[in-house]
Amino acid sequence: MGPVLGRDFYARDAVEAAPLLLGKLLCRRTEEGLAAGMIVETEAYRGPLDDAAHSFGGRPTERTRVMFGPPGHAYVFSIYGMHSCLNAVTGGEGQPQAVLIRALEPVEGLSLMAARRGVQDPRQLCSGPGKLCQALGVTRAQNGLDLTGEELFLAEYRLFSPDAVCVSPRVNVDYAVEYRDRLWRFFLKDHPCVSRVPRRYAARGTLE
DNA sequence: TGTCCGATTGGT
DNA sequence: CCAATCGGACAG
Repeated sequence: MGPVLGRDFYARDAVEAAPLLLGKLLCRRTEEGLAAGMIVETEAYRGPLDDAAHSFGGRPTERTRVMFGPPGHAYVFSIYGMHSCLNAVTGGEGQPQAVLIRALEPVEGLSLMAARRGVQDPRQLCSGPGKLCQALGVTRAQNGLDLTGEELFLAEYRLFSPDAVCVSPRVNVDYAVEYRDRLWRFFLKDHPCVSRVPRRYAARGTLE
């Protein structure tokens, strides 16, 4: 594992940070042990103007207040009454942006993940935002955690060329109008742990 | 206080 | 395709 990402990494636009997070190692330390996985899929949520984002409109609420704080903290929310989703807060203070971590390739603590998930297949351990939170033991109790701390942090791990990165519209944001079709989902091409293959996507290198 | 619903998942 | 299951956002 390379150096742990510092505060300055997160102090940038979510759309810039999201693809940079691919290949980073997400690490979770608990009493049960260490569990970690390489990030293979992310989505950017850009803030007040992004009508798919929880921070749309720019007013903090009970749920979203950590997004309005300094970057490099965990924004964890619960969804459908039974799953959690983990974001890394990005942007400057007062800029309520975040990157949703959508899928990992399990790297460390596979048996711990399997016990938490109740499945064995490595491809089923972290191939979705709710799955990876369950595998890592992340719940709303970790909302607001400093990602430069010891319990939950990111570290340098692998580098990928732009050719290996694909983009697509974000998943399940049909409620959004203006920003629904933005290509703000980023994932590693042909990686078996990506949550699901979208209908429309492109290699990022072909767009730029 | 009451109602509505989701940045998901797993099973039909 | 559909149900599970509940905290929070928001209307009143």
